[in-house]
Amino acid sequence: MAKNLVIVESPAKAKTIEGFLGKDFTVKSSFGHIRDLDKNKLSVDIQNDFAPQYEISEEKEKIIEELSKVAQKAEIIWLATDEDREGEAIAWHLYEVLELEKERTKRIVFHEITKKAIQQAIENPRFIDFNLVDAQQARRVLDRLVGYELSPLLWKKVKPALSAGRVQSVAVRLIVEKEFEIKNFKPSTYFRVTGSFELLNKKDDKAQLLAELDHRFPTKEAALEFLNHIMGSTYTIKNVEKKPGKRTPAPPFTTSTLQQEAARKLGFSVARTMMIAQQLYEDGLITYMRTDSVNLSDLALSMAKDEIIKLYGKEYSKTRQYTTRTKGAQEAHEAIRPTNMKLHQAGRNEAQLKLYELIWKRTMASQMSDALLEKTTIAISISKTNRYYFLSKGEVVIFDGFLKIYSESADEEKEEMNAGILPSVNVGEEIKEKYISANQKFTTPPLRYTEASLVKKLEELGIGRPSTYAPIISTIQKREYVEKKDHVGQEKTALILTSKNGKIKEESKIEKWGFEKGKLTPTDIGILVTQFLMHNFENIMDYQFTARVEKEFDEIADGKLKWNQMIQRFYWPFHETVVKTFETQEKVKGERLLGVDPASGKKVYAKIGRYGSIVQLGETKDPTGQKPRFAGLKKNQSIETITLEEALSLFKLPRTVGFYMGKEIIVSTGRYGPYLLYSNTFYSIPKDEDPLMINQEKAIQIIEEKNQKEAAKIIKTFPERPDVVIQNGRYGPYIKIGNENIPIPKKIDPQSLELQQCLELQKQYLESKASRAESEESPLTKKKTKPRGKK
DNA sequence: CAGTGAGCGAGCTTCCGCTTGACTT
Repeated sequence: MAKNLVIVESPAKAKTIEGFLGKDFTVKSSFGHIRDLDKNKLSVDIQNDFAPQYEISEEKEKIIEELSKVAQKAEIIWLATDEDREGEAIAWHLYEVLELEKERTKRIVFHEITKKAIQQAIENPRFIDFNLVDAQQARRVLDRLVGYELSPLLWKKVKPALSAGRVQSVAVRLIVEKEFEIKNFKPSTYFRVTGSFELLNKKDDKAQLLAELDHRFPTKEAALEFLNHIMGSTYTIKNVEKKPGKRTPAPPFTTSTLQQEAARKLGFSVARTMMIAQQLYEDGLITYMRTDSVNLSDLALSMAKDEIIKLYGKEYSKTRQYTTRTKGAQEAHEAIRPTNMKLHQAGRNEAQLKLYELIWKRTMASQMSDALLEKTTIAISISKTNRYYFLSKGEVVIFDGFLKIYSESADEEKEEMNAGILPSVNVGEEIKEKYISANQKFTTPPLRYTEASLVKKLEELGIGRPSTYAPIISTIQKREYVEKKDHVGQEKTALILTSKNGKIKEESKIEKWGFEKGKLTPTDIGILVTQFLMHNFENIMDYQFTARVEKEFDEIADGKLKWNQMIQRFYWPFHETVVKTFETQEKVKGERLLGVDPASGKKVYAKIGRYGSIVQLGETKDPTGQKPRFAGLKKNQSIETITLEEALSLFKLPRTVGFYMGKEIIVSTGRYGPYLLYSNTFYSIPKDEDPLMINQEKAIQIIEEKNQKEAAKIIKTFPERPDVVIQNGRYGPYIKIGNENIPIPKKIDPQSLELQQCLELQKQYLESKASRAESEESPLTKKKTKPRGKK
């Protein structure tokens, strides 16, 4: 057994480090935090100075056991968790849980995983920084108090199973406010004038000049007046201006910028980017993928330099060290970069290859020279006016520098007329008009957030951490506060006025306006909850709230403030508001009166029901005792925008569409969309079918198709026991007995199974399940913690 | 994953940040 035990957070990191240290060192990993507050209760003792009650979750038991075994035999335990608040806390929890003695515990930190950095760390140990630990405890307790007091308030006042928190509620607010900005946006229109000219002294294709007038006109009349006014003008080169320019590469990737670029360039979702990056990291191809630092190690800098010089030459190399300016960055790691810059391609599938290439290029580019440009502006004078000029702008790359391999993408494409090379012209030279045209344009509303642009915004506000960006996006969608949605926008008619050969021609063109695909859009419930929280908890919903508490966490870390004192100051006014809201706020329903149903004379409302947005026909408290009718909204409808007519058509369901083999077919719509009910079985209606339009023929087709698919799944049935069926499922063949599913071991051919064997397998399966459940109840485990992951 | 919605009342839901496999019908 080795004399030294080093504990880091990630197992992949442990593996790498073990190689750097001699055989006297064993390196193990804590797999992140080893204990936390029990998620089934508040676990903060408010009366006792907010003492947190920590608990080791079931999945961490094994890790602790293992670490404890090795720690007991080691002479020195090196706590090498990340150098930030969370890392310090993990070190402290390890110290406590493993019951380490101070004399044989050393705390070390390193920012990069190189032999040199680690040896240096070993030579400069310290002890646990309890102020930093306290800052983490304050962060943890604050988040728990906010989350676990606000969420129940929402269950009571809005809808069960909702949630609120310091981070997620502000993320939803951003999306809700963007939606209102767009809703309230009043587009204005303007006319942009462009001219196309020919050079008289040259006769090749390049003898053309495209230019834009340095003025835009607000109305069609003004544009027409101008076109008429300048008709018959001569055009002369007034001025040629050449200015040098340069472009500088973007810094290497952090989690947030990687997510943004992978979304823009590769179309990856934030979660997919992180999953693929994790795979690359585990294969040792890239450095750690959850980081807010743009720092590169000396080793990385020199590797990049060598590679750039080798590939492109000395003039392309420029060593740069970037500084992190992100709010609240903790810089426990390097930027995301390839571990070996000489490796130009890596990955085991296409997605990995693409992401690796992106990271390699970005890292290389960050160490390359600026691109040098020449910007040329040609001004053209108009003989019949001296108020305005036409300007032609061109940009030529003189030295490509980093642009040779990489240029960053933007969310919004700028509307500019930048030609590449402009023809050479002389001042005073006359040029010939081909045509002048005025194109109508509309100002566009702000763009809705994508996953990646939301991450960018959150990072700017200092809200959330690299490890939580992807989970935040998943949470706010799981709670149905926001959804990804396409927006068709509007079609607008844009005028084109073209002046050519002394005549003005008027044409029009249909333009799509406000069209967006797959953008984060608030739901009714998201809007309602945001308004509720804004009204009652303005402080927590403030975009600066996190920044303010972070400042106090820093003070705690500096030893200038006691953590429970900070929580004390925050908690009591907050808690009072929670109590007051519980007592005084009415339940929020978001009810909107749509009008009166002409058939029944009853009122129609849209509001939030227990399971989402609904429309209601009639009163809930009707004096005659009549009950109202309800119907759920369709996917693309919302309380805000639904019309009376649309609401009334929702009440047309359920209805009988016809009969099939003597039995009735009913069409209706439920929690998971429209369905057919036939012979006590549900049949989902395909998305592209309108449930109101479905006829008997179509319904029978849907029923038949599903029945055939079901039949194809069945491998074997037993006439004597109709409840026992052998089927093919997503995870291979299984036996269905009543409502129970029993997997069939791979070595058994499902076709060969007899009824008796099926029942035997069931018995075995239930026994092994029972014994597994028993082993879960180890004496150390208090509560079962569900593993995180898929739905 | 199941096909509701009032209102009653049982019992349930929930936070943010660190980190990976185990497990699905």
